[in-house]
Amino acid sequence: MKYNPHEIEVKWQKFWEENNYFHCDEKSDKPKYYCLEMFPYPSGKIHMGHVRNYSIADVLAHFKRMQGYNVLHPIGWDAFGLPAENAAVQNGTHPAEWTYSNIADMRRQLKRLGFSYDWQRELATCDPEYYRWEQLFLIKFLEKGLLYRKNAFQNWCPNCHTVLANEQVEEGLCWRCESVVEQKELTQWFLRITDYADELLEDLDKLEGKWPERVITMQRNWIGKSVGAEIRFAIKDGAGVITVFTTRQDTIFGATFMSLAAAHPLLDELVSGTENEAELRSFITTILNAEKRAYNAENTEKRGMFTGRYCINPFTGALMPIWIADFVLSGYGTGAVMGVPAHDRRDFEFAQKYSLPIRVVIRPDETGGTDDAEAPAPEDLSAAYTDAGIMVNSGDFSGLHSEEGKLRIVEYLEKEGLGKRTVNRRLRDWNVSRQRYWGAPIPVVYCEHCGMVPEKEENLPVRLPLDVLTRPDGRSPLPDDPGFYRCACPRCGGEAGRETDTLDTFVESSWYFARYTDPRNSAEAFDKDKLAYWMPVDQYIGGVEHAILHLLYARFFVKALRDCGFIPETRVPDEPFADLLTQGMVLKDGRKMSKSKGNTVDPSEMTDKYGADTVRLFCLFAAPPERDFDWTESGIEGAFRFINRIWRLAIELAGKIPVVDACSSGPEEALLPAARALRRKEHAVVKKTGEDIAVRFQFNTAIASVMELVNLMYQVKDELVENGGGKKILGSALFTVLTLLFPFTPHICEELRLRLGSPLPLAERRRPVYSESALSLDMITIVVQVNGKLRGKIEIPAGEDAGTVKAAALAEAGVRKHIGGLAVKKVVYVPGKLVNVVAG
RNA sequence: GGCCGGGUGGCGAAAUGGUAUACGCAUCGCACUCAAAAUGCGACGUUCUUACGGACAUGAGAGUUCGAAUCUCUCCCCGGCUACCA
Repeated sequence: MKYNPHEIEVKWQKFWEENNYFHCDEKSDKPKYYCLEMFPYPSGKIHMGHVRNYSIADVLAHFKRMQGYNVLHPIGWDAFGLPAENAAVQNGTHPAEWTYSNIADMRRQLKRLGFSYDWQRELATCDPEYYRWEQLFLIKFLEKGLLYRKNAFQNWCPNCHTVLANEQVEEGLCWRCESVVEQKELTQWFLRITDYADELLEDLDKLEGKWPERVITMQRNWIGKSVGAEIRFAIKDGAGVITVFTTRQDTIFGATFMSLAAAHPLLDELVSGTENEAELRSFITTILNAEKRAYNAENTEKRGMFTGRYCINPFTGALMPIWIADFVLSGYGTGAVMGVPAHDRRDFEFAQKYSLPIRVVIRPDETGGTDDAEAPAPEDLSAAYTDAGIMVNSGDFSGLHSEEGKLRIVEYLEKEGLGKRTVNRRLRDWNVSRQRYWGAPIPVVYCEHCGMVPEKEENLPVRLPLDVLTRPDGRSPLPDDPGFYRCACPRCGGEAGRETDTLDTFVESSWYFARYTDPRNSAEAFDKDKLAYWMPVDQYIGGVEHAILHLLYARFFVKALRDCGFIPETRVPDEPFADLLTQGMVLKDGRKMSKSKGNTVDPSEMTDKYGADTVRLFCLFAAPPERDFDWTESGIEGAFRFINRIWRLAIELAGKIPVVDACSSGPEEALLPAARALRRKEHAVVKKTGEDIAVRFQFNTAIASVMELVNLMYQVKDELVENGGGKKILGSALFTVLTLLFPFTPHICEELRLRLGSPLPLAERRRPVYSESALSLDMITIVVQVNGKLRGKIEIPAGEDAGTVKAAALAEAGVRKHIGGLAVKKVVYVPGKLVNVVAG
């Protein structure tokens, strides 16, 4: 009887599906467990990264079921997005057709891998029954001011013909097509994520220890909170005031010039009427149109131009020339920076290039003394001194440490009305407008009489028309489709036009986990009781590439839905993902698998060759889940060999061993030494796999320990199968192997369970429970060291007292030899483990 | 430049203060076979030694400790994220 994975895998997949094993609902007295993987984009093919991700999740889902949990393990499709439009243009299909046909293909592939999803909850975000609720959320957001429209310079990808969120610009390039992103002035829809910056930051503390540290850090850095001051500088010969943001108000006495971003609102007024106005305006245009590229602080030449105007340093009274500088960002702070060349790297560079005055106002702490004369002369400075230190040349503030000085300066600013303490964040509002077709329509219309009006709730969903053709140039067909945009004003009934921008697909993925709790509800987005029952997601699993994009948006969305009354605040936690596991990549030949490099491995081909169980097992055995691992043909061969080894063992023992439960044999059967050893190993492996999976997600070591058990069974089977008690222990151990491996390789385990004559499906079983007494030993081995080096081993009865053990250790032959003529100074005994003899 | 990981056999990796290299891969040997494959069993860090046995090994160097891959410090290398954020 040869192992035939294909036959048995199809058989058991059908069995589980027909008997509805993995369907769940909230009417259960078991504790709930929500296990979720980041849902796939339906590109058409499952890749190894998916297989790894879903195998990890599936082990946890099965494991928790076997621990007695009511497990929700859903799957769906992140179905809107650009690739569908590109493919539609290339292949002459419609994005919807392409998407749904891919979903069908990928569904088949996932089913073939035997993942234990509740398929009755499957959803696709391009379904109007899904996005209609999102449109409802947006109408509410609009009402609450969380959704708004503004005109601003935006990241524009010329290749994708759409704007991009800041999170979607990577080193100045489009995250999708890697085109250079331009800055374009447009009116766009934004979600006010910045209102939640503090909560998003503070709640990261709740995730400490549950989420990977680096993801938490990345989110903290992205939100980028910095505490400092706003300082107002009066413009000379003008009415205006320039406000700057700084975290280094202690260096204010060193501010010798002012630098403004090219997009600064006061700039227009400042340059008009100046001598070289034309030149200035052309310089401003140049900077505004400059590519938003990756800057390197070390080697990027800064550019600037003097406006001819001055402002006044409120502390020194000095005149500060106002410059336009390309390194000042318009979107951060106030778009104006006070130039302190002595204590800021960029200001120093800028001052050197344009010969601006340098004034030293901080000296290193350790030089001692309180005199201003201790400060280095500006001409001696080869670089900016950017650390904290002692304030010098700073009037009444001289002698203060930077930290103290910052507080005192703020007090002074507030007292004199020159500024205030303030907090700044890097995070900006989330631009959700996309000038693309294949996305959810934004439910807003523009009426000549009423202006911008939200669509009525009863008119939802605003359906994306499916009878339009995508344009080869990539532009959205919606603005040219009167059937879509012409509509009646929801307020006055007059003629109106719909918004033709669609939503960023990250909006859909920001709440799909909530919809899974009640995916067929046609009256509301989700029933509050069902939501409250299942949320939060107990374990979320996915790639680290979503550390800031999706994982930040989803956190924000849950909080926003809470504040709009969709999520019951008291019953659903503010954080949607209680625990996060970020799995590593699957590499081939040390590099990321990619079509362009031609180093992909197709999961379907591997399943054809070895079967789903082997593919799953290898993905989990090759490395711990967080680490990258290299796909090797010999590695998967090894996994296949192990599965065959279990198959042969079970087939050989079928009929020769009794049908018993896992971990069912007692000490009365363990009379032979080999039987005792096997029983002990069996229980030890149950213990270890439980800890490895639940506590540390170490699937590789869990599998390794089951391999050890199988190896031991091979060693002792011929002896034990001849013996009554031995038979029972062999049977118990074999069912333990099958039960423990069921979450990893469910098909073969279920098949062998049946062939061994055991009627209850593994899918209905609990994990075996080990007994402490089975783990105990009569005689234990104690390692003996002399001066920390292994010199011998002694066998002693368990529980022997320290004095006896030490004496036995000192008497051991190898130990005596190494002590030789040396005096024994000390003997350390670690109970049950080792003795270290210190001699010298 | 900043932050976060990581560096252990020929390879993927175990070991989180107590026997370094579990488990698997590769390689070699033995059995089975006419033979090969498959399978089963065994060997497998480096080095010295006929052997018994010893010495040396977790990126480098120091420290703490009876004892360090593990903790501390300094340095080197690799990877990731982020970046003119005031």
